[in-house]
Amino acid sequence: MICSAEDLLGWGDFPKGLRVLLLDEDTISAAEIKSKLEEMDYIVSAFCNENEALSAISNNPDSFHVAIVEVSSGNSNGDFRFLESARDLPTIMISSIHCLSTMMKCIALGAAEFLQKPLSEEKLRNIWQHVVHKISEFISSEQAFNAGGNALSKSLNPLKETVVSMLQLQLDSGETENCNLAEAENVQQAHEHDHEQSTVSDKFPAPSTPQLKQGGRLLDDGDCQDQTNCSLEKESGEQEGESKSVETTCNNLHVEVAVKVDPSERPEEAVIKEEDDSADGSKTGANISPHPQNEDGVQDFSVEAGHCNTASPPNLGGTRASRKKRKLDWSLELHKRFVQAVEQLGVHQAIPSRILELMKEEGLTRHNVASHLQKYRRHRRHILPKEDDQRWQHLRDPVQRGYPHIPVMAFPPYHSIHGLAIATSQNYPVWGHPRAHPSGIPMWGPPGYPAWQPQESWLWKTYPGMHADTWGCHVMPPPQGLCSNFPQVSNADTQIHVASCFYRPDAIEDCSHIPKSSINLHPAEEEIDKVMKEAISKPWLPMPLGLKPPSTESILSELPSQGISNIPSPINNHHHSRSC
DNA sequence: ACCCCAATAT
DNA sequence: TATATTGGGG
Repeated sequence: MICSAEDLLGWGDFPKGLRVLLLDEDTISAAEIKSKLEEMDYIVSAFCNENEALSAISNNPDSFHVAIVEVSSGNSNGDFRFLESARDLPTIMISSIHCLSTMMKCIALGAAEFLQKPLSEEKLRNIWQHVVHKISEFISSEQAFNAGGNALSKSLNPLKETVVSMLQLQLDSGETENCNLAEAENVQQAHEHDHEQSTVSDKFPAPSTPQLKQGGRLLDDGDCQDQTNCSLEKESGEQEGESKSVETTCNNLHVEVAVKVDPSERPEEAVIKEEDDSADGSKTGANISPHPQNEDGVQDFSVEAGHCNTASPPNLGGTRASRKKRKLDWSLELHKRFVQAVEQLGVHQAIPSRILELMKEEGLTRHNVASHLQKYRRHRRHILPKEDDQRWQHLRDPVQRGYPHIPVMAFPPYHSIHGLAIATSQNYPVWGHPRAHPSGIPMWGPPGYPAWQPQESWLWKTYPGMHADTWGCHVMPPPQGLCSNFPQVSNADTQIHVASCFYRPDAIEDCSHIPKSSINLHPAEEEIDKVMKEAISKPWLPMPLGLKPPSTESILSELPSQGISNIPSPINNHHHSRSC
């Protein structure tokens, strides 16, 4: 580690003296940033050449705490050598170009943040947070290794305090940007219930840009990978079978993971606990995301990755030789994402493997999903017919076990939790089951009934009078306190606009007229092109920008105007006749 | 190999 | 109670 917790503790005037590597090929820009940083008492080494920067690191890996790297337009070949090489160094990408995929790629490659130029003083000032965050991450994993890690977490408290006060100082110095407001809340919470259970990283998420948790592996199965270097392989490890070589035993670890990957995804959280005797003690409230309001895409995570006893001292009492499968807790968040995935896929494509792929939940197995899906369907089956028979009976496809066909749609993410939304638009039932989640929030409301206003009710606002069916989209207010550069979602207008491009190639230009209000990034046409290609090649994946394909109805109704009047009748096409 | 479902185990 | 697992069938 470049900088340890101890270093930080003894670092009286942190973050003064933080050593920053600056890489910007534009010498003017570099000089400018450098001088700004130096005004803040950072120690800056500026490079205008990637190779030099890299060799500076390799010569002395410990010479920098954080890196700021400019992505120039010339770099659009997608080559991020620095990012890939300097994995241990929290790296902030900066750029004056607005390119979504570049941004995503950087994040995927482990960038701590992606900032748009020009860089405000405040953004620059806050770079130290990434250092803290990195350390927190490190500590978290250390704790994991310490099975229980209570002793350790105690010793962490001073650090926590230090950081909290630092955060407050930052706030006190008069920042008003809403990201800071969000952070202020975090800090307050940190102060209010300061139970030592929580790890440091709970309280101090890195700023702004959504993060891809690197290396947070939560699946047991011999997964002792280096925490810092497995970034991109998202190959949703479905290592259900016991992994071959090393018979691993993961010991009573409380694994709690939330991974944030992509803008269309929501923060999620899975809690997997060993289902052993001692499990109950740590249960309370653990399943609720600590920051459901964290809509800027930054997701806290505290990963206590399972570890292998082959690598760690068996200092834990009662090593359990029988490695039973940990029980997956279908937390509300997780379930929401599950439902979202199912709905994105549509009824027909919603099969375990794809759902799994869509959910991108580390540690989740196909079995988990299948099991949950099974239950989901069963619930649906029992609840749907009532309401549906009346409406759709005459159109029902006998082959389909009684489900009306629902057009594939990319959004909304959460509406299925919202009983009202379901009842009004999709005829997807709420999975009726009056059970309350440990949080006290009923996970399944009675069918078609808005059992609860979700805590995250701001996420979805559904207007009962609105018939969103056609597009399967809902009106989504812009997330509050949005401070990342990540586009979150687009509103209905945008979706329709863009979606129309999908079936009217001649209208591509229209895509540039995306309403400004909807997203703060405006992907260039090439971007859209790329996105479309991917969308086409993998139709079951969600649209990256929250776009959605046009409904079949739209296409069918559009065909005649394209000179296609004779429409062969596809297998399920009678489903669609309903609204035309 | 995957999916689905029901039954059963934990 | 909820989830995992198993087993039969497609």
